[in-house]
Amino acid sequence: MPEGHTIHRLARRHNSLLRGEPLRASSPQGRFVAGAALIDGRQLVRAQGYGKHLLYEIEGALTLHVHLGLYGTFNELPQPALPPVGQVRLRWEGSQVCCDLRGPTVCELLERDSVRRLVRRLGPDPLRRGADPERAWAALQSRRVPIAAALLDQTVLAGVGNVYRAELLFLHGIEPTLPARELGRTDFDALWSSAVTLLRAGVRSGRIVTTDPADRERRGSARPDDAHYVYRRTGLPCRRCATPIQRAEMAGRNLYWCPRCQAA
DNA sequence: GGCTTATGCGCAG
DNA sequence: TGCGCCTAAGCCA
Repeated sequence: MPEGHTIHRLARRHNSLLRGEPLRASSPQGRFVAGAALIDGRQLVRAQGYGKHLLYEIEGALTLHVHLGLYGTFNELPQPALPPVGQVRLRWEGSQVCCDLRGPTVCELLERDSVRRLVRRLGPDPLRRGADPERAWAALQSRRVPIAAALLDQTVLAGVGNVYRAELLFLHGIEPTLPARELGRTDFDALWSSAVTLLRAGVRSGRIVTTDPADRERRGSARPDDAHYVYRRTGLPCRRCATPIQRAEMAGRNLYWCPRCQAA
């Protein structure tokens, strides 16, 4: 479930599991054999999340860059690990744990310059200390695309995905088709601040929950489908006004919104 | 067990 | 704009 919160959670996890000892690296699937050979036997200096990208600084100047895309996952196995089952792109092992990476969009080694270029291309990540919302604000000013499209653009804002975008727009009553450049400064500030809060909560819990705890309590349930206001709730009554939630495709992704709470 | 769907994104055309 | 990646969860039988 890879939006920014998943990535930062993995970075933390891998820092605590894999740092401090030489790691064995291999590519059972065969698509990362040369790369694995280059990092085999080296230590992990630090893992960090940047938007939806995972960057693993390896002892000796190389950085392992992983992007999970839609399908990518890491699995942890205790040592001694059983032989890999299925398509494991990278098996990375310490003495205690083994981490198997499957189905990533990107798994590659980068030199320092390429890492810099990658990071420069990304907008501010609300999960990173010192992230500068002014950069996101400036980027929005120059865009005519709908705000709902701009929020998924990783050069504007890094780490927000399809679930967070739908929920953020709902929480602030913003019409998804509003041109990005017409978003008011007050709404932007509120949006940024919610993004920080919700993504951080996601890192802590490992899932995306945007509904107010008081709301959930009032409905007397902690059903898993209570976690969102609009995402994947097509046709169901809005939790605030009971109007049926709408769905439409925008730039190839499903967009969900409440036509009443998010009217112009 | 099979089928559908998906939280992303680069690329061909 | 549509495809490919090729995993995993949720649903149904």
